[in-house]
Amino acid sequence: MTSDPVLCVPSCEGPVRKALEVTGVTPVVATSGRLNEVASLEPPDGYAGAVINAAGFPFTEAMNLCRQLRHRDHPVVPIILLLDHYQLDDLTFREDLFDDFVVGPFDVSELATRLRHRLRRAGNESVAARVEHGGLSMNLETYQATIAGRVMDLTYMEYELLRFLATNPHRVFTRETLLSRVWGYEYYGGARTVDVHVRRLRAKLGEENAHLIQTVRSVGYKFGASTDYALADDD
Amino acid sequence: MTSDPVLCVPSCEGPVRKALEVTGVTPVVATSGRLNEVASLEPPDGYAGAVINAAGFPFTEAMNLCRQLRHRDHPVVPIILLLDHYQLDDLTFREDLFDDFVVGPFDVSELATRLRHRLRRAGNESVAARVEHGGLSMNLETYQATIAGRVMDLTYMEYELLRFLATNPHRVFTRETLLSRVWGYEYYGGARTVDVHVRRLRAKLGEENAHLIQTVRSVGYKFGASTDYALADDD
DNA sequence: CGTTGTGTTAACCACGTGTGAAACCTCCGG
DNA sequence: CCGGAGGTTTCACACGTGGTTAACACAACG
Repeated sequence: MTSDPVLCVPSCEGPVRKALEVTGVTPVVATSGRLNEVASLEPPDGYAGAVINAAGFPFTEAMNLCRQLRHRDHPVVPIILLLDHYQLDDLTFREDLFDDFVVGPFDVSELATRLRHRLRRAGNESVAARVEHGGLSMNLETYQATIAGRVMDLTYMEYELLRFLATNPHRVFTRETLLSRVWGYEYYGGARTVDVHVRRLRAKLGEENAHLIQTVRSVGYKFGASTDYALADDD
Repeated sequence: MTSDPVLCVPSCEGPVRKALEVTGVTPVVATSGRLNEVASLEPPDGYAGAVINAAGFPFTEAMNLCRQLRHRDHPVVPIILLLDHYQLDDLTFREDLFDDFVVGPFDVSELATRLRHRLRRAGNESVAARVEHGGLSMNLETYQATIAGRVMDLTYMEYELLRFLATNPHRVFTRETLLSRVWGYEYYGGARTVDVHVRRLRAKLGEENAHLIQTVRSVGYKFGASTDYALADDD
């Protein structure tokens, strides 16, 4: 389960797109035409929320869309409206049709915060900070890692090492760099320690995914599938 | 609509007062001093909502106040925060402590709309006044918890800790985080306190449900049975 | 004054972690 | 084609950090 889709109507551009990216959800644009058309369309399966841009559009159309989304789909899916300031009064007595709203000009961080707020309140856990690469998925909040859908039972150091490698894919790190970055700057230990932890990680990744951590002979290790050019990294 | 009192902290002036007047509710000022003082005061009887001005105030104090309002008083009473823009990031992972927020400079009609929105919503579909997870059920109104149908006789701190963990399932919390979120931001005590309370909770959960609180070694604790995958190695 | 709740201290124990040595691989020179 | 050297993988074991547990101290409350 990667990031859940969020329905965007009628389009997803500018601050809205940025806010969705920051939040870590994938936008799904329903249409680029009139709001009315969306209601007749089939919304994406299992979308976690909806952002409806009513600014500059006929207000009743937006409300109709809200009603249809609420009625047809799950009433728990949060709906966020983007409004012009003059549309604020129109919301009265329609409080049940939406969950939150933002008044233009739209601020990226405010919109992102509201998105995260509503998604979390709806019991959605997909907004958690994650690291995704290959078949590997690491949830930074639950300290859980899955490889090809299978849960990996990682120890603390294994998790930290894998997280560092996976957040900097395709880059080669020397053992000394890994020791200082993962174990700590003041750490002083043998370089063999890294080898052993890499070995344990490869074992837990499984036979077919062991190659996700690649050995660069006489240099160090890197994360990521092969045929990727490596950038040496020293700091 | 109603003229129920709305708690204002630390004061009610300028746009806030105007917004409350427009909405048609009567403001009740709790204090004009530091946010900390409010927690020890007795909130007005049957207040329908709270507006907390955190702009320009220490953020932890505002969060502490939210926490106390939520825990000690009715968890369904909507809380609206007034924030400076730079405080937006601090809201992350604290989504359960408030219901809405406004970023300064404060617009009267937007604030009024949000107030009306939350007050209406609180009447109809209240915020989850009940936490259900696994065989655990916690009634936030009556302060009662049952596990697998059996009533648990929890003390105050045990209840608060279990409630916090259960409302954020699967997420790992360090002992320091738990101390600040459950015991209070100003609390300063040994980290082993958490361990002992977890132990007492596990004892009261019973042998077969003790695993609902999981230890993440050298990180902290988390609530929730290990996900439907087979993480249970050997029984 | 007993009772109950809460936090601290220390002993115990388990498991994660680091280390050394040996086996293994890979690249080059002979 | 062979052999050795430098580098890597693998294994087993010992140490120490960190979690559990129980017992105690003390405050709150009746």
